[in-house]
Amino acid sequence: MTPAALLIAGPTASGKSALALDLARAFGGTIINTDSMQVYAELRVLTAGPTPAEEAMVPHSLYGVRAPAEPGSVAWWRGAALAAMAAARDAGRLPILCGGTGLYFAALTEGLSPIPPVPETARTAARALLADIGPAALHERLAQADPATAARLRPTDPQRLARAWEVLAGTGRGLAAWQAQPGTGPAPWRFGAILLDPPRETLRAAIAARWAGMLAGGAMAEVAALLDQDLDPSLPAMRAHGVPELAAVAAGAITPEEAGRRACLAMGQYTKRQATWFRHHDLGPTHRIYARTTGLAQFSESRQAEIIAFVHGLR
RNA sequence: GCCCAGGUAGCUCAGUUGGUAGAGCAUGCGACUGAAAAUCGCAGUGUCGGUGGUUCGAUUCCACUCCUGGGCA
Repeated sequence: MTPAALLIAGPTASGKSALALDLARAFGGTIINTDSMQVYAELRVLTAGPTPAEEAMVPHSLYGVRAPAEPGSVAWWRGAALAAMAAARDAGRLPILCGGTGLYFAALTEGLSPIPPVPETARTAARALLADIGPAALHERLAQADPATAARLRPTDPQRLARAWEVLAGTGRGLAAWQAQPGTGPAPWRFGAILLDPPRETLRAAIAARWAGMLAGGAMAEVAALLDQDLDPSLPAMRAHGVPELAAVAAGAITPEEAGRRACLAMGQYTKRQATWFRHHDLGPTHRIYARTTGLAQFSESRQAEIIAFVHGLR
């Protein structure tokens, strides 16, 4: 019988981790990170990753496993997550995938195209070309070399244009051609999801409160340590919410208050994109909770029973 | 008290040689296939500070008035 896994999805600061912790304890689960930023160890505080105490309480996987200098990717994450899920199952534990990165969930529930890894040289070349000629000109070149892919991309979308170019240059085939191929398909698991979708205003308030906690919890030192590594500022880890802002404080460019204002604004905007993603993607049978959560205990007995029953139904 | 500069979208401001207005940001909605906490698309909103005058018509010109900032006293 196909094994089951629980997905806990929702925007940042909606309370996913607290709920995952409670459910992992109730069901004997392993929490598997489904957040593209919590994979970086150096970012524990700023990405609201699990504390050492929480990690001691329940098995956690894929948190803090990459160096900022070596960015992850959906494909890497998918492979690592599948391995972690298999390990959890073999240990008789329920895999609980918890995070806010919609693309990562989709890699599991929908699959990925069979695009081979693109050589690092092609990737840096594509980015250099983009920086050199700009997105509009890159789109024109792509339209010559790979019209099918170019037709699906806007000349204003630098990130996707660079990706399209590196795939073409690095594999000899265009992205559209690859994506027309049968891909991995959905992972051979039965998925069910708990989706947190609190009102935006609630999330903004939680984000502001959490920001204060992050500062008190050493966010500034975390950024200082990152800056010491002298990394390329375009690296994903260097662009995590709060990092550029606190780096600007360290450089004396803005005040801590201004940094907080900007970081919280960016995180609030991010919650919108997450909510949009999750509203329009199917994660399997889904139990929706339209409130921010601090754990199971906040719910009434009957609501708790509902949630427990939902998870039981998956197994 | 006097002089100057301003009061236009949630914010910062542009503009209308008189025909009731527009950018950026914010906000809302959406897209999303290997760096996704990324990247991109679409949309709305206004007693144009108040009152009166001139005018076919005033947010625009005039008078008075209120408010804000700066300077002088």
